[in-house]
Amino acid sequence: MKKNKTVTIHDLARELNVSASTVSRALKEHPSIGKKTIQAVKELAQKRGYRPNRLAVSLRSQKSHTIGVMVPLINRPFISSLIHGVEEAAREAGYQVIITQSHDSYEMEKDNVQVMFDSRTSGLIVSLAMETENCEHFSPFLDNNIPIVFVDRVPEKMKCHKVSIDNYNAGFKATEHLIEQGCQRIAHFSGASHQNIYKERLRGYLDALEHHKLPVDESLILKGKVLSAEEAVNLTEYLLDLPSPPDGIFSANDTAAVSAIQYAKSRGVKIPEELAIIGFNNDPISMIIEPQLSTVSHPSVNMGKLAFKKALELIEPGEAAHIIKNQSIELDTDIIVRASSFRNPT
Amino acid sequence: MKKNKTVTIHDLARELNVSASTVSRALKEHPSIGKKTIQAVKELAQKRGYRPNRLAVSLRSQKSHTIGVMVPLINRPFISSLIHGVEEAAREAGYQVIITQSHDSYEMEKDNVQVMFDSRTSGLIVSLAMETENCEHFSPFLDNNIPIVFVDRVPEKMKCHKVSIDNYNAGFKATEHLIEQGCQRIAHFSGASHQNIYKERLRGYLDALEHHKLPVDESLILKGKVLSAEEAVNLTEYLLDLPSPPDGIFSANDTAAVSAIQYAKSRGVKIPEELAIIGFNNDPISMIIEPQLSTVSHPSVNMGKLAFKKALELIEPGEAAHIIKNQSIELDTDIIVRASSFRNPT
DNA sequence: AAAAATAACGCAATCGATTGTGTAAATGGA
DNA sequence: TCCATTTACACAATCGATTGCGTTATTTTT
Repeated sequence: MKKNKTVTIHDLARELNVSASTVSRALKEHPSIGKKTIQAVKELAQKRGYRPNRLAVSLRSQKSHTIGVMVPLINRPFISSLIHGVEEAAREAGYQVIITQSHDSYEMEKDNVQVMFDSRTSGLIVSLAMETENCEHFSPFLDNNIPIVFVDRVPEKMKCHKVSIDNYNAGFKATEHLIEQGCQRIAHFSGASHQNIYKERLRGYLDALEHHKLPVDESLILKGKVLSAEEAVNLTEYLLDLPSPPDGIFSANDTAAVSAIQYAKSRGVKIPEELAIIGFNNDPISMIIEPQLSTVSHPSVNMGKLAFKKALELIEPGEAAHIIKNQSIELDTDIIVRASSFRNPT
Repeated sequence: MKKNKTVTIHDLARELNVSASTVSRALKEHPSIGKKTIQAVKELAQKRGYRPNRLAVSLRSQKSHTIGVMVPLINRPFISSLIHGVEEAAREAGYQVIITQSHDSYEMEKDNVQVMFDSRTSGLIVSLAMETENCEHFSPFLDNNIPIVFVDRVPEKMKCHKVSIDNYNAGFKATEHLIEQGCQRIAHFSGASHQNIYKERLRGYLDALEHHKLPVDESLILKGKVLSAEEAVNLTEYLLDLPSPPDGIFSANDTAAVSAIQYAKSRGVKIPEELAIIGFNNDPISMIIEPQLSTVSHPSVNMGKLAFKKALELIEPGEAAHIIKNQSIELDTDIIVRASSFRNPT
């Protein structure tokens, strides 16, 4: 009559007529346990398929060895790559990854914080919901000194640990690239203006124009709500219908950029000759669209790994303390020039 | 001097001069606790930001309320959508989602089973690694009667709970579609032959040919190792160089199909007139390629939800027992006809 | 041979929450 | 007024693993 229960240390102890503490010590070869006992315990453990209950270990040791990941939506190319990176780094360190989605909703993000806290995750890796404008809802973690590492969509003002890309520089470089290709009137697709990443890309865009002595035309700066393909069609239509339409577009994501290409092509606009376009993220679709989309590439998997490593360093401060010396890590981006913007102006 | 420790039920008890059990009962409004006590406990709990420790609850109740998800790679469109579905359903049910990747490696999948078991997940949702050919490594779960639900890449022979699509039918329909468009020599890109999904799609393909009295040409059935874009270039090159090249391709994934379109176009082959192509998965890239790729659409998010619901029903058998009545759930697919295969043969 | 040292292990507390059982005080009825 | 309920709570065990401390034997030392 096997009970339908997993084997515990007590089961082994009973079977060997020793105490549970002896079994526990034997399994980790504690010096005060006799060799034959160790041998016997290990053999039986193997035989019975004993595996330590992580819940019990966590409770006792006060360490859950679990990292929480909160993202807007899992199934976006950039996000899933990020998680991929987190998971790899976490596995190497023996940590479990728990995931929740905010669906870009502030309320849901708030709920998720509770859920994560309830699970006593050792740390939290967060990419903010689009709606989120402050970080008070993270207080359970902040008050209890549980490390939070923000990634990509990071809080603007708050003093905290961040891993992101240099959005300003990326925006500058992308815009400058279009200028170098001969663009004179460059439009910009931006996102929610309270989100740092869009603000910074916009700032880079503006500075690039200024640096190259091009005038800023406010009517060319368009803010999408979520920068979807549908929105991009409308925005592009608006632009092309302007008395003097732009000759370049810098879009804050690839989805919108690709959509813009498709719509512009349908209107017979030649790309990149009449309209040069560059996107952001280096999504798979950027290589499929015709002409292929120039874009800014994220080191997304690496960002995930770095975020975890940073969190780990905060959880278990060790020799690699230099990693966290700077609160913020800003990674470089690469401009990937493809046909959608390359005019070969030599 | 606040200790850097999270508030427990005992802290509240001490502060209110009651026992921990009273606090525990008060928090859930147990009838044997006085109203003022309940009131006082709740207020203090709120004030101190008390939250039950899920680890302790799980250990005590022997229910982790955690579901494990094991997939080959998170950052693939289909997989991340699947996880998205699991996460949504899990959140509604108050379950946590723990994720691991097998990287399509059998060994890593084996390790992950241990890790998941150690965490005492209430159940497991698995999409098999490409390498995996048997399921003995799931014994920790099977032996302890912890539910496993396989999804998409499911074991072929094993008696187990599965959620998948009707791959045979999908293969049949996709092939038949090409036939209806006038194709006479249809090639097929398949995957690892021990993987059920590819075997079934192939079977559907073969039956469709037979049903329409078309000859089977073994040289047109090509098995990719991972069906990558690179592989597809080679396969397509081979096909186009045949003495009598095919006039249609049914690819078991979109990645290869899109790559085939790109290569064929580069060779000046007209699509769909000279070569009609249909893919599988309805990845985002399928809508971006030109001509747009016909494909077979998965209800991927829904598959994730169903997989979780099935797991939940196995974990907590309830009124919805009909869901698990059948070991296997096979979902229907839709043929999405786009320009890459539409010849309008009327 | 007696005392000291060592080896090998058991006991019990702990982590945080839950729950069956016990018990004191308060209330009720006769 | 005395017994019987009811109310409102405390005690202690439990979940599984860990660990400081104590306790036997056995061996070594003097």
